Amino acid sequence: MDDSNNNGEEKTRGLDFIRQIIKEDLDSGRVSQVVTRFPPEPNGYLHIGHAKAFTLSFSVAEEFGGICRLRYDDTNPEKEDEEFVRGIEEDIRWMGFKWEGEPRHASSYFARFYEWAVELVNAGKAYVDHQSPEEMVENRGTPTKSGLDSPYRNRSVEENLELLEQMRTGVLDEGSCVLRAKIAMDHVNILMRDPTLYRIRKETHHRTGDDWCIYPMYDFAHGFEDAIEGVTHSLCSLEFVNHRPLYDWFLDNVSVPSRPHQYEFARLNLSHTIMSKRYLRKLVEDHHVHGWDDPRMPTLKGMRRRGYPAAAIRKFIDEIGVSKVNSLVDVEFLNFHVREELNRTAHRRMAVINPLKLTITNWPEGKIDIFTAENNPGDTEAGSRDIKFSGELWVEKTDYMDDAPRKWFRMTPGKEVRLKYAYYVTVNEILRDNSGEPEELLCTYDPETRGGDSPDGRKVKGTLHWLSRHDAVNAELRLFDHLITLEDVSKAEEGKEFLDYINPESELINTEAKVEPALASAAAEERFQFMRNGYFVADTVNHIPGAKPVFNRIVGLRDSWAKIAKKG
RNA sequence: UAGGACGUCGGCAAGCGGUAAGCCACCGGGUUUUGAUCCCGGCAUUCGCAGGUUCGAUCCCUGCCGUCCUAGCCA
Repeated sequence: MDDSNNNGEEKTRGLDFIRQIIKEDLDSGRVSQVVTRFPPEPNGYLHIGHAKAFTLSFSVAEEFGGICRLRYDDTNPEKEDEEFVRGIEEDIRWMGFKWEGEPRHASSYFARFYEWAVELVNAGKAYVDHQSPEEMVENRGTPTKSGLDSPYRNRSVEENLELLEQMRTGVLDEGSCVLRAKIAMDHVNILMRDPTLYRIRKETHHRTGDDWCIYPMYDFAHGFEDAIEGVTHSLCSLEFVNHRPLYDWFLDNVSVPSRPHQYEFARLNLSHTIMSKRYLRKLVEDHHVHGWDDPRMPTLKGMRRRGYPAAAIRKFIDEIGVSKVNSLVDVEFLNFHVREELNRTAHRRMAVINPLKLTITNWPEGKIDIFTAENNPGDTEAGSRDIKFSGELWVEKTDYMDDAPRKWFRMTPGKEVRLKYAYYVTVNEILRDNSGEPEELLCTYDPETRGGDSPDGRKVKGTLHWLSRHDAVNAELRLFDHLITLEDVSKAEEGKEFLDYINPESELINTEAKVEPALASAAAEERFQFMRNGYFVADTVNHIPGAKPVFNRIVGLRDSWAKIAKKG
């Protein structure tokens, strides 16, 4: 058989290890239907690292005919807020996923967790400990030194039951004691040295109110949550590998309705940014950025406002794959997918970021010419629009040089260039301000080149974008760069933290830009390619259609001239 | 001088005992009224290192080295 023909017998990437496990479980009949879950804690907004996680759980369920639920891991009343719940759901939907049924809440299982705690106490596998937090730390030992048994470790079942009841009903004070599992204080895995199951918190929970004075710890609760929901494959990140023995211990020592299993994969790290909720919160609270949806933030809210299409983020996540290797992905790989998506879908427009006057000296007084411009040269379906041309134009300041290098295709005295869709023009004279900076270029045009082609076959290398001064409109453009100058934030120098690497020029506001008149009425979140300048999106907050155009630069175009120029 | 996870091209990542996929980046060349897009070509005699088993090892075994995780009443 010849599989080298053009019938598309391409080699494809094998299944990642998670999908391999699931496939085996399905094939062997160990599970009949895949059930996954995405379990965010509602204490912040989702970032692209979370997106990798939920994309995995949702996709895997979809691919194998299973279901994926959304479950809030709201076991700690002091940090959680209903405010974030809406945001989380909106972000998941924006990414194109739908969870099965209503969102679940760990807090609605509190009663069952309690029963299981009682079950452990009855079995002599849990006890109430009155040691202070400091004593507990002291007696936990270290990685190389085993811990010491708590003096309260061998209380009677009856006493433990009574104390636990007092914890629950609020008789006992916050911090006075905790419920711990009785596993082994000399376990090599520190997490197994009698982990805490419940702590007393006399705080109002955003969903259960004041029903509870005790709240379960993550390790105690998480496996139970999965078991209650019939989760088959509980996916989480690598830092939970050490927790898996706990996950298993709780499920194996209590009568649970199903037996889920935990699998860990490497979380996403992106260059030039941070992916820790705590640090992102700091950026917001200390006003290093304007909010959770600041276009420089790696949050989904930020990326959305920045103009990143959800489809591009999905494609990116798909291509970085899933493995157990701690890695750092270059943000440029994300940007590549953003450009790829936008090149396909974004309509082209002209915009001048740094305007410079260009006046055609031989242009007929007051004449207006009209050209048809295609919306997307790669997509005829995208249609076209009319643009007006006159003898008084705006061009890009950076497209002119007094003394041009050899490979310069753009404007310099005496060099003929093409104005896209319009005419060939040649710079003859430069009017300057007091400091000698060009203020206006005086040019002549060749009427024979209307449409941008010369009948005599004369070629020009440079094609520039332009705007007619009579109908161009002012716009505010926001140009972004990496928030963090350091490629790998985990490699900060001694004594420095990520805040020391914040890029002071990560946001440049340009208020002198000019854009095509039609852009003034662009809808919020509408994306365009400003030819030769990059992809831009109408800002969702500050862009006012018909009144105040404000665009965010999503990402620049590939710029091979910049590379040539740098090499000299 | 603890336990665990992981080490394949500059960045991701396939490979699962039969002789190193793909993507990005990078380097050449072609097309182009965006120095964009698009197209073509190049880019690991080698899989952290050293031994061993085997006709044959990136895949198995042993030892070493390196990176990351773990001592919250956070998740």
